[in-house]
Amino acid sequence: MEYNFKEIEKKWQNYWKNNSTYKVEINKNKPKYYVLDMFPYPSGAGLHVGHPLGYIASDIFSRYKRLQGFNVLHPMGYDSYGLPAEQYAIQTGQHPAVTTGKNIARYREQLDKIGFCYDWSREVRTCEPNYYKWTQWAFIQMFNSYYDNDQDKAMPISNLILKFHQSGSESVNAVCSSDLSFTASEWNAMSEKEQQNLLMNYRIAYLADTKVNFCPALGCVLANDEISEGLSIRGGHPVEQRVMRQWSLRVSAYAQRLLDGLDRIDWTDSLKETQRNWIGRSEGTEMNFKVKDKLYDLEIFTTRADTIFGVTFMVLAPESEYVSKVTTDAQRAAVDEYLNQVKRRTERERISDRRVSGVFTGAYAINPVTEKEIPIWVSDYVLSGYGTGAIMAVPAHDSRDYAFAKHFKLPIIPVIEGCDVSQESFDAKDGVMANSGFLNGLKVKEAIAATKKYVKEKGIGKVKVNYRLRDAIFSRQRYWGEPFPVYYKEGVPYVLDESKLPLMLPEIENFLPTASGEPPLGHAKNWNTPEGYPYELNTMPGFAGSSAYYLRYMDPHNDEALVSKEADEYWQNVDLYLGGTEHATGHLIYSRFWNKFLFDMGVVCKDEPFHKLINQGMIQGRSNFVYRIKDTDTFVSYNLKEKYEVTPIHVDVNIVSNDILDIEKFKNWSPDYKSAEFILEDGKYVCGWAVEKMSKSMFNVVNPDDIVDRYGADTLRFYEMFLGPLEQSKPWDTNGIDGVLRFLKKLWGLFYTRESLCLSDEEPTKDELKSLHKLIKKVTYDIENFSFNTSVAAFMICVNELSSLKCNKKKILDPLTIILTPFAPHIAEELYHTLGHNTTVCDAQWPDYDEQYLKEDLKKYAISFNGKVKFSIEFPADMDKDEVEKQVMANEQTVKIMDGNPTKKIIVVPGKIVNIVF
RNA sequence: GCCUUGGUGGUGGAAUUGGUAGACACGCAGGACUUAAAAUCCUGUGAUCAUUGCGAUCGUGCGGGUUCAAGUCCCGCCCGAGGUACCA
Repeated sequence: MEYNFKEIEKKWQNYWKNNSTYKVEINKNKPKYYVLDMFPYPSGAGLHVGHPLGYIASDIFSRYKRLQGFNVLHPMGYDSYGLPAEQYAIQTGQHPAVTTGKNIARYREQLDKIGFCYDWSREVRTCEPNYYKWTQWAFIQMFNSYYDNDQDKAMPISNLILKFHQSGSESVNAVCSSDLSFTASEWNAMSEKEQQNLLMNYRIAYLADTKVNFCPALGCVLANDEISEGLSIRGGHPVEQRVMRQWSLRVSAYAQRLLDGLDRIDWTDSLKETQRNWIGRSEGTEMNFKVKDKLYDLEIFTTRADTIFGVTFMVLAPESEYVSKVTTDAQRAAVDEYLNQVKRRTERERISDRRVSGVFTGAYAINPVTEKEIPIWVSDYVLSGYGTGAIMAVPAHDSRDYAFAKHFKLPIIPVIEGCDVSQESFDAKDGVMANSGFLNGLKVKEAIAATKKYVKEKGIGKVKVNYRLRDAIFSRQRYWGEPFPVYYKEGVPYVLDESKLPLMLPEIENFLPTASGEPPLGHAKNWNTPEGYPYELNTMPGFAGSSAYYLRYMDPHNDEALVSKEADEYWQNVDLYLGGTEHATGHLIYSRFWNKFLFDMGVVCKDEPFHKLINQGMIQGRSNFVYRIKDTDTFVSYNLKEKYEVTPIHVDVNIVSNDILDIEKFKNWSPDYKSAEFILEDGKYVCGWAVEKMSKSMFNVVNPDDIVDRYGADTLRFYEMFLGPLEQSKPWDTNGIDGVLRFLKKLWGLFYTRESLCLSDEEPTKDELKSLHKLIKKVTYDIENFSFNTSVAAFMICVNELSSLKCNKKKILDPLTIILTPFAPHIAEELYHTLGHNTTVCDAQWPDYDEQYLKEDLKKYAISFNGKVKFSIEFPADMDKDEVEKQVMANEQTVKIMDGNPTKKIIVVPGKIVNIVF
């Protein structure tokens, strides 16, 4: 009987569906395990063969854990708000909800074919009101919270109001947008509006004028992680800087906790390092420099307080509020001209153009330590958002300051002994101080500490920790996103009462901004509260819906809470999270922040959402090329192309097999090639190839549906794992897949002869048991270590061995079938039933291996001379070192190789190798 | 520039603590079965030399080092991929 994957896969997919095999409920008698895939954005292109890689891996792990006796939560859903559907709506008038629905249906159809064990009853879609209700709910909680530094957690804003009422700002140690100081009576005298505006400085979700990345082509603000090299990731449009009134989330308040949390989670070092860099903690000093002839100070931030004697000028960011204050009348025109010039430049221009630019303000500052006068400049190499937006420039020891000083011919004073700054600055943080007054002779580290102490004592500054991590801008001038549960009363924002949620996204017909430049929601009719107060016109960004979806899966239909106490306490957090590295600085930061906030609220019991995280590598495409001889209609085969002048042309990989072109299909592929002619080698047209990104334009996209159709889902699953280590990027090459199908056929052949089933109840032999237990040991180890590719090889070896042993014993095939289940569930289920079981193999028990079957009686020793292996001998496994040595030395071949030379040394590694040095 | 990765046959890759490099597949070559093809099965397959057999030498990006022994450890380079970018 033949292995008929089509029939088998259909049969068991129906069985699993009809029996709700993958439905999971809280079961306190079993330990829980939560396996999560990063949910996809359902794009119009559907899945290609690269997408399921991580899903297959997590599916294997889920099934394995279930076989081990865990109650496994393994859900799936869709990140279904987003730009592409809306862009498509603008172009075609098709409502984003319609396109999104269609794309989801297509994704589901593709996913179902692969045989995943998702509990689809828990599916979430971020664009559905019963889901985004809880996104809006979380926003309201953030609006109603502030970050208390003393308690190091988010607290209700009502606490803060009470404190202000009683004792003003003095009793409060909270994270705040600006330095505020007021008394209780001042607070109590404020109008409602004034109080609300003041509270905005404290709220975790707050409204403020922010410098944003605005993309005119998309008509929308973008987050830093939605931009690459000054272009939007979606669409590649230029991005510019603008100041806009935006909602933001005070992620920066959590910077230290986000950093500390990394030490407690099981992520790769590389990913942790990326997040550490993104958070960018730096310990430094804030120092005040007096401005000459003025009553105020300039506040700067530096991590190199030790170089204070090397400061030769100051630089302000163009956006700094100090600029207009310090600029002298004589320099005002020049400064204004420079500011205009900077404003006009887009983000992209600033990145690509690294020329030094700047202007002198005419003002001087006074070095608080040396009392020397130094000029104050403005330049865009100083960032307004970092530190105080002002720096002390030490050209001798900072390459940016150095370039600036050279360009404007400003003095450079080295303050580290023996360094040469004639060609470049000396940035390294080591050496001994010189030219530095009381710091002379100290090492850099000591000097930093000494300066900090000095500055503190003299009251000219304070020790300060700075983070690069910024607050997340949370408004998007878009339609297809969560509406804010916010309305405005006399321009002051208020959040809706929780009972009014969800605030439903209204229907509109035109998805473009309004004539007055307002976001698309400006077109919505009656977009206001029943009392007539207008609702917020912006919507939330993509990361809003994806920041807590893992919690919703625990309790997806709960109408009373994001997640019930019971569900949260049972499922706790994600044990294993699988997804791409591209979310390192976006989703994976936002989620951690969001979760920590909910933890502070007491909504969730774990402060880190994802315990272990694995990044699957990207599947690259493998493109094929044909070579057209220039100015002709003739194509020349790969190995003959050097003789001609040729143009390589991408050809659809689906009409190429093992790099041999199907000429007929090629002629029909495009009308241009109808009359093409070919120069062949050995009667074949051989194509060239290259590894590139998998994309339509390269004609190298392989659809999993086609693979499932031709080879079956089990073969696809096995082959994706066989391609290489999960975490590594690797090209997809359909060519190797035959080997996997052959393996499954061979496995089938252990059960069936050509005509019929042939199983035996006989007791297995020693060799058969050894083969099986070797496999159980290897596969168990490999799955625990996410080394699925080597498991596949182990399966092949075992089946090859059992085939040559002609093994058809149930006692071997039964456990084999069970450990096969995670990888190839359909064939495993079929064979499991064939073996006489009538319940699903998913609920079988993972077999343990038994060391006694793995013991070897004989060990093969490699016999080497001066490190070079010459031959091998088998000895009993329990033979001791001395005996091995004796036997080896007595060996005829040894004597021959030694040729009478005296031995210097003999090393015997038990069970492995003998090395004779002479 | 910085951070993170990776570099092993024609290809994808294996080698868990330093212990016979190239497992397992693909591809290729030869053979069996077949009227023929497909499918299947068997044999060979790192390179060079030798080939009558034994073999010999070189081989894990490059150059050094540690060690009885290095793909694996240490030092210094080169190249590819991904991320990040004036973060003071």
